Amino acid sequence: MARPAPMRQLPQIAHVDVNCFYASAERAFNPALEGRPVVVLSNNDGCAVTRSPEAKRLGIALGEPWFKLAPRAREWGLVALSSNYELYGDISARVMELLGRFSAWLEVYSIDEAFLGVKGTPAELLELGGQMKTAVRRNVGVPVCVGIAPTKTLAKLANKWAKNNPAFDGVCHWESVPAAARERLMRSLSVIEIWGVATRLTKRLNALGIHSILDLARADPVMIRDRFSVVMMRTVLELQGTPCIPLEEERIGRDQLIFSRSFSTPLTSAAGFRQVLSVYGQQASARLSRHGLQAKLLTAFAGTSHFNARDVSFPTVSVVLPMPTADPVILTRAAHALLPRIVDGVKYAKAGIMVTDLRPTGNQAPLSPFENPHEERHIGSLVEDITRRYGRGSIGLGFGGIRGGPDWSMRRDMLSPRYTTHWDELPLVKAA
DNA sequence: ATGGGTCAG
DNA sequence: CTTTCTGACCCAT
Repeated sequence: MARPAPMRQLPQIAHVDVNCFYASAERAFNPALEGRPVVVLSNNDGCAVTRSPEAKRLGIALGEPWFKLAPRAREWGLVALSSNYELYGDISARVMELLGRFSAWLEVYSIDEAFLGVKGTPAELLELGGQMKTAVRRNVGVPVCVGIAPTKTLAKLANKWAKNNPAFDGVCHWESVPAAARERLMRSLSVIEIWGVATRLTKRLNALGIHSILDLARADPVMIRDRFSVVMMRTVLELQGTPCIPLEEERIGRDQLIFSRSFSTPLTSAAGFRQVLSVYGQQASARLSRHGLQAKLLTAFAGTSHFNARDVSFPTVSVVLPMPTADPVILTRAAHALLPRIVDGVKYAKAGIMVTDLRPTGNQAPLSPFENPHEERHIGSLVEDITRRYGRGSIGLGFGGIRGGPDWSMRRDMLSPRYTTHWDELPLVKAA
């Protein structure tokens, strides 16, 4: 007698992401923020990049400039905070570590999102999603939603559904939802809601009569490949339930590193740039060594504000380095090649350097004519060590090491403490 | 190869 | 007064 056919348990993808991550991370350490409208601002306190649900309800848009919000903040009871990347990075690591206990098959997709490979019956998957949500909330203190589906694209869609429909209570298992309801959802949403489709592609799809997600799901994959790309074809197949985007291994090594920042006040002289480029050169050096990488090419660039119609200048220069290196002295000197291109008196709003053609630091000693005198003496790691012990700005190479001078550094007037990464900023708990 | 275009978070 | 910043990838040239 045949046993009952085992229920097919194809692997599925769980997509987990933290609700308005930056604001939630702030709340985890400052309960007074609970229930209040909170926004976290971009670099230089420029605009709102994360809004708590209460802030969204006030009609505050993503990207809204802080100078427009500030006058009404008091009236609204709005709390604005500068980006505290140290805090967010640490909270993120805790969330990911916790999720890793639910599946060894974990892809950390961004600071606040992860994909996990999971298996089980629909009931088990729903249960698992609920456990993830509860565990992260209880152990790290931030709220997450979970979407579970046969493909990454559908898992992201399920997650979004869970976020926007309280009936799911934060967890949506795609295939547990009746087909008619799924179809209704896909018919009601524009293709722009799909992962990988933004304004440009939406316009092009619309021109072909493809408006809703359902339209796209029913499109011919081959036609889509011919008119768009293999990437868009994968999206179509994934919407149809065929996995095309695998879970990725942790990316080891990068193709490029970029250091770029807008200034809190515009820079107008080559002298100021000399200092900025020195700092970037040293930061690039530190990050390269941390990743065990050396660069062969450095590009330095600067730019005026797009809001400034009078001055338009976007100088850029590329320098082939004499050898693959992470040496701060060499990188800084190369970055300084931009200086002659800086037009005096023009108001520059940002500058940056990019190192490319990266390769792992070899353990083979260079031939003597190519030896690098600074690396030889470990100046890079010495600078890093002192920076770590005495703070940024306490030491630096040449013009990068001077405290004070023109104030081009990032503006962060409303920064919360680094609750979890600095002893003197730990929160105090009082047991009454 | 590489620079422009597009997207994500 | 602003539209983050950083990184990846496709595609046309």
